[in-house]
Amino acid sequence: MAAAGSRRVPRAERERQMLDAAVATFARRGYRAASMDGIAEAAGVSKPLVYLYLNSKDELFSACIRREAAALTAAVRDAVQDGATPEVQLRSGLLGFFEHTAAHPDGWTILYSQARTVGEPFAAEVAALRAEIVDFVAALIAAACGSQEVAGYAHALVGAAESLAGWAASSPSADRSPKDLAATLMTLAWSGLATAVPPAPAS
Amino acid sequence: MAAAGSRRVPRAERERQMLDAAVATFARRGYRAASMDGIAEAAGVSKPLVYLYLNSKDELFSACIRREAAALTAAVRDAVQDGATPEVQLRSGLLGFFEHTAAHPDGWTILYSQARTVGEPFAAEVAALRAEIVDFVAALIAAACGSQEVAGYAHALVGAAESLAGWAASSPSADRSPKDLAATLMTLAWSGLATAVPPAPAS
Amino acid sequence: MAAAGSRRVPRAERERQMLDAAVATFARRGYRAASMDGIAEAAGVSKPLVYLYLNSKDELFSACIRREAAALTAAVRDAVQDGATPEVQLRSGLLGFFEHTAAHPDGWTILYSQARTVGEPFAAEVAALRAEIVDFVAALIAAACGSQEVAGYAHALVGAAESLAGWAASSPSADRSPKDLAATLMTLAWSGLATAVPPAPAS
Amino acid sequence: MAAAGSRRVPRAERERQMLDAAVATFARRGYRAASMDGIAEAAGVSKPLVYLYLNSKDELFSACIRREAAALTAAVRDAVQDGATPEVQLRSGLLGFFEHTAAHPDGWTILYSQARTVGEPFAAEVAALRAEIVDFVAALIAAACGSQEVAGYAHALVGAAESLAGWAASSPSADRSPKDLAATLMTLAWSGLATAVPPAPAS
DNA sequence: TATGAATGAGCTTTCATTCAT
DNA sequence: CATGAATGAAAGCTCATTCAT
Repeated sequence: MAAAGSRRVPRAERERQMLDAAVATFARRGYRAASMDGIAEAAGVSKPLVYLYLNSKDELFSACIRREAAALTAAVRDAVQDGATPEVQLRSGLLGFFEHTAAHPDGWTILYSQARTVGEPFAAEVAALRAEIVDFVAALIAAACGSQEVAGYAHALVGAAESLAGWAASSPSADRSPKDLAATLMTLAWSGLATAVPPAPAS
Repeated sequence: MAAAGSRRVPRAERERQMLDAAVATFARRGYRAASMDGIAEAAGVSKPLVYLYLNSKDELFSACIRREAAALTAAVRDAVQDGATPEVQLRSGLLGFFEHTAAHPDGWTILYSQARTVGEPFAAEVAALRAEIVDFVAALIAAACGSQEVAGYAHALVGAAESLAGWAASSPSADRSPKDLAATLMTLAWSGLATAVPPAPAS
Repeated sequence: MAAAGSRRVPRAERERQMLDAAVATFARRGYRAASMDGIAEAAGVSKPLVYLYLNSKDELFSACIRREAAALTAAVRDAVQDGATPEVQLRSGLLGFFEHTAAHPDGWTILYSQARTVGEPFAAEVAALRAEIVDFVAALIAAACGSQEVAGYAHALVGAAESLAGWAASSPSADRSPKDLAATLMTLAWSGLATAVPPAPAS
Repeated sequence: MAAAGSRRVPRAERERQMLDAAVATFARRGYRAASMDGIAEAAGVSKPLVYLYLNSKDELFSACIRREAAALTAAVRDAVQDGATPEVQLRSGLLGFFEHTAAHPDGWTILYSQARTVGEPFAAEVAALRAEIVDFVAALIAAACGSQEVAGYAHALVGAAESLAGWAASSPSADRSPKDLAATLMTLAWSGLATAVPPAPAS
């Protein structure tokens, strides 16, 4: 598991190696059960070096969360087609989400499962990220349907997406490609919402 | 905090006290961060007694999971009206789910957040419970719509329900009563599914 | 070194054993260089037991200081003859001091050498003890001589006593008994060298 | 805090910077608590350079002790007026001692407090220095009084001087100038309290 | 002359777990 | 039925020290 650690690596790269190892370890064992010894070994360095660069277990975990959160939001943001209709934006955003979580399962595990259970500093960080996503989805729904009572639908949609991402990760198969997942969720949601929240007055 | 532990309590009662304390502690601190000292103190008994009755931290946590899982499934099962249409069954099942999770937030936290992150023996236990629920939902969808491609929809629905339960727990307000949550989800899902998966021709 | 630790000792006695071992270890190695492992071994118990009873290295050291300070002040207080003249009180107090420091060199080392160098919580504790003694001596001098400018003399006397105690401890010999030390210091202080050691005849 | 470390400083100058930083750090934190990192940073150089010049923490501390001890003995020696009477020599030596310790409190702390508590190599070094001073004082007393039983008085005098130096350092005020301290101690020692502070009524 | 990169060893502290009563 | 006394093992963190440049 330990990377064939070539000696004398510049700091930036070493830090990346350490974060990679930490994300993998935290994802597999959880925050508390993961040991700094284990992370250092997985990174192919000695423990003091991890402390020299990342300061503490808390800060290391926080750095992992921030990196993975930034990567996930960037992936979704990049996937969304800016000028498109809300429906297309939501579909492409979901596609980006499913593609990123499939490509980075450890990062997704940290954000979705681990960070929420550790306690305040981290749970709040991740809750804020999730709230941002929920708000984004809510805005898309509101734009499409002209209703204000969309918070519940947004929360439901986000939860459904999380569940599907976990499903695909737990037992990957051909018909659970990101594209399929996005299609399933769009079908379920968009047609449901169309009936549920009838378009504004004009109709 | 410690329950007014009167001496000489019969075993069944003591075990219930311990499980109550353990569920609360595990929910608030997580499996690893919860200490047997803390649980014993919260239960109002000495630590060796916890070991005498529950044998180990692992078994104690497992007992918590089994008790809370049984309570949750019983609540849902009792809520479902047996002879009704799939739609009514699903709606009443969701109502039971939301009512139980709102009434037992610690139990829900253990099942949904903590048990999944601890590692193998427990994650599998909870995954089995969840799979059962997903299958139940899938069966209802299939019964209603006559399609076989329902696994994705079932996973999405369950995830949406989990998300709504967490939403209600995190910031309770008037318009997030179990009944409202169930209505929101039924609206989103059932109308969506109606369009997505057209009813079998015969019906 | 480890006491032949009979198993299952009541808490009060174990705590005394631990404090004995800690005082000896702190005196010989200093606060920082002393390890909790070493102290536990010297006490004939395992390290967790030391933490269970004394909580932390800081609190352990603090408990040592308090015990030794109390013992020293009690020894001096008991030695002083209450109704006597200031001179007799000072002489008997010094005798008590020299006897106690000679009988408990480790305690004296902790108070005089170690506690002052560790840093604020402890240095202040010991400084307060010393100030008390200085004030007591100052009061005796003032009572005997009717002067107010006695603080300097009191500090000098206390420092002289500390030095003599260290001298006796570092190289004990027959003519450095507590009684001799007290006599030397009383002579110096009460009569001055000029009187005590009459100048050589020729001069 | 870090000296404005201009590059390419000659070795002697750099070593002085390092010793200055080390003396200050050792005085404030103690030998064990002071870290080589902290000393290097305080000196404005990198840690390897400290090792290149001073070899190890032990040697660095030893160099500090030797420098400060040499400075103190030089200050006292220079203050003593060579041809004068023992009494004048002692008074001027004390004046030099109090002036030097007041001017170099960190150096004094290292010699008086820290070096004695660290353990053998250093304690012995400082003990030798102190023995030298005690012998010098003893010789003066013997020369003045013609007695051989002066070791106790010399130890008492040195301890009194140390105490007064610490008193002046801990709470400096107008009437604790080096000159005042020397006067107080000379009065006490040379005439004794009885003579120095004549009883109130009779006078 | 001077430093960024790196580590072996040791420290304090905590925890699950077990006897003896 | 119930507990005070006790510990092996491991975790987070720090430090003196070195090497390659």
